[in-house]
Amino acid sequence: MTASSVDRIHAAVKQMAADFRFMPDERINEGHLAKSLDASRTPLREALNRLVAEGYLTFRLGQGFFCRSLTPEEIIDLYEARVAVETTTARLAATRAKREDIRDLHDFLIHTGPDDGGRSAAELVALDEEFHMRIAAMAGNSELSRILDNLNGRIRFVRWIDMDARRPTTQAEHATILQAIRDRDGDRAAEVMASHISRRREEIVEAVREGFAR
Amino acid sequence: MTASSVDRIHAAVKQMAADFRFMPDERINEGHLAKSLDASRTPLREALNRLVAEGYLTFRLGQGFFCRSLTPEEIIDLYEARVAVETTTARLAATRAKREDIRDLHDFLIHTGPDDGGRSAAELVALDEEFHMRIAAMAGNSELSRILDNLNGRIRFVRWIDMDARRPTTQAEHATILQAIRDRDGDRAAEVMASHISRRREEIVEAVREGFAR
DNA sequence: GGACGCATATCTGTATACAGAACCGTATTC
DNA sequence: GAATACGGTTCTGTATACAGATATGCGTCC
Repeated sequence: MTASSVDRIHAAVKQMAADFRFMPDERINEGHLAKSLDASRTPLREALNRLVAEGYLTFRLGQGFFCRSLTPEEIIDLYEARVAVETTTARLAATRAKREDIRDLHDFLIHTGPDDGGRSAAELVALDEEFHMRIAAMAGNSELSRILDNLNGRIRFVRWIDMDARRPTTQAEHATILQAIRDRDGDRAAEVMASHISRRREEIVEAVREGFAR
Repeated sequence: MTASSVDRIHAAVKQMAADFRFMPDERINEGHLAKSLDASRTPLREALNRLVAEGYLTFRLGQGFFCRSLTPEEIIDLYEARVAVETTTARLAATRAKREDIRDLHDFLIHTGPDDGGRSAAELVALDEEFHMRIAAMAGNSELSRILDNLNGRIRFVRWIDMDARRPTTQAEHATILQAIRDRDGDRAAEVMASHISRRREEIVEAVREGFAR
C-alpha cells in the first residue's frame, strides 16, 4: 500500500504551524518545503489547502501560503469558542457518560498527577488536552470533538506558555469538573468548565500582552 | 489578475455538496468533474482537499473523494454543535451588539416578514441563515462566525426540508431572540436561542427518520 | 542619501504525463 | 448457479513542465 504523501505532509506541516516553526505571517516557500519533506509540490499544495481550511495557514492569490498570525484578539476568540464548545460537552457528558468511562478518566487524573516536576511543558499540555478531549468523547458528539480538536491545535502554542506553573491548579479544577459529571450535574459541570477555561484565557492573554512580540 | 481557479472551484463544489447534487457516499470522478468545471485536476484536487477539511467530503486513499453521508446521528450532532455555538453568540451579542446593528437587524426582520407566500424554500433558508449569522457578527467573535458558517452549509439541505411550513414560527422566535438582545439580557437570549434551535432539530430529525432514504 | 525604474531571477498557478492501484466485465471452475 | 480468477480499462496519486506573476537587486536620477 502506497501510504499517502498528503496525509503525512498534512500532519507534519500542521505540527510545524501549531508550534510556530514558521514565523507569524511568514511566507511558505513551496519548493523548499517540498524538498525538505521529500515530496513534490503537488501533494504539498493539497496538504496546504487543507491547512488553510483548518485555520493554520492563510492564502493570498499570486503570493501563496503564509503562516497564520496569532494576535491577542484571535486568542480571545479561540478561547471563547472553547468555552462555547466545552460547556456543552461538559453538560452532555454529565448525562451521557458511561460509568466506566468516568472511572477511567478518574484513574487518568490520579495517575497523571499531582505533578512530580519531571514533566516538560509539552507533556503537560498533552495531558491537559487529553482530559478535555475525553470529556468531549463522553459527550458522544463527534462534531463537537472535531471542533475542539481543531481549536486545541491552534491554541497549543499559547497554552504552552503558562503551563509550567499552573499544573496544580489545572489538576484540581479538572477533578472538580469530573466530579460534577460523576454527580450527573450538567449545569454545574458546564459552569465549572466555563470558569476553568476563562481563567486560563485571562492568564494567557495577560502573558501575551505583557510582551510576546516574538 | 488571474482570478484563482481553486477559489471558484471550491465555491462551486461546496454548493454542489451542500445541495447534495452528489448522492451520499457517491464517488467523485475527478476527470469528469474537472471537465465540467473547465479546469484541470490539479486545482480541482486542491479544492476537494479543502472541502474534506471542512467536512463536506470524505477521502479514502486509493479511491479518491466521496460525498459525505448525512445520517440522523450526524444531523443531531451538527444541531447540538449549533446550540453550543449560538447560545454563546446570543449571549455575547446581548452585551456587545451596537445599538445601530440591533436596529438594522430589527428592520431586517420587519422587512422580510411576515411571509407573503411568494418565497421559495431556498430563499427562506437564506433569510434564516442570515439572521443567525448577523447575531454571530454582533457577538464580535470571528471564530464563532466561522464555525457557524461551516455548520450552516452542512445542514442547509435538511433545513430546506421543513422550512416551507415553519416560516411564521421562525419569524416569531427570531423576534423573541432579538428582543432579549435588545434588552441586554444575555441569559434569556441564550435560553431562547437554545430552544429555537432544539425545536428545529426535533422537527427535522423526525422528518428525516420518517422516510428520507433519498 | 533616498526614491524610483528596470532587468533578472525566483516563485506561484495550472496543465499534462505517467506509473501503479482499483474497478469491472467476462470466462471458467466446482 | 454461484463463486472465483483474470485481462482490460479506468482512475487515482505524484512528478514534472511551463507560462505568467511577483519579488529582488542594482543602477540611475533627483
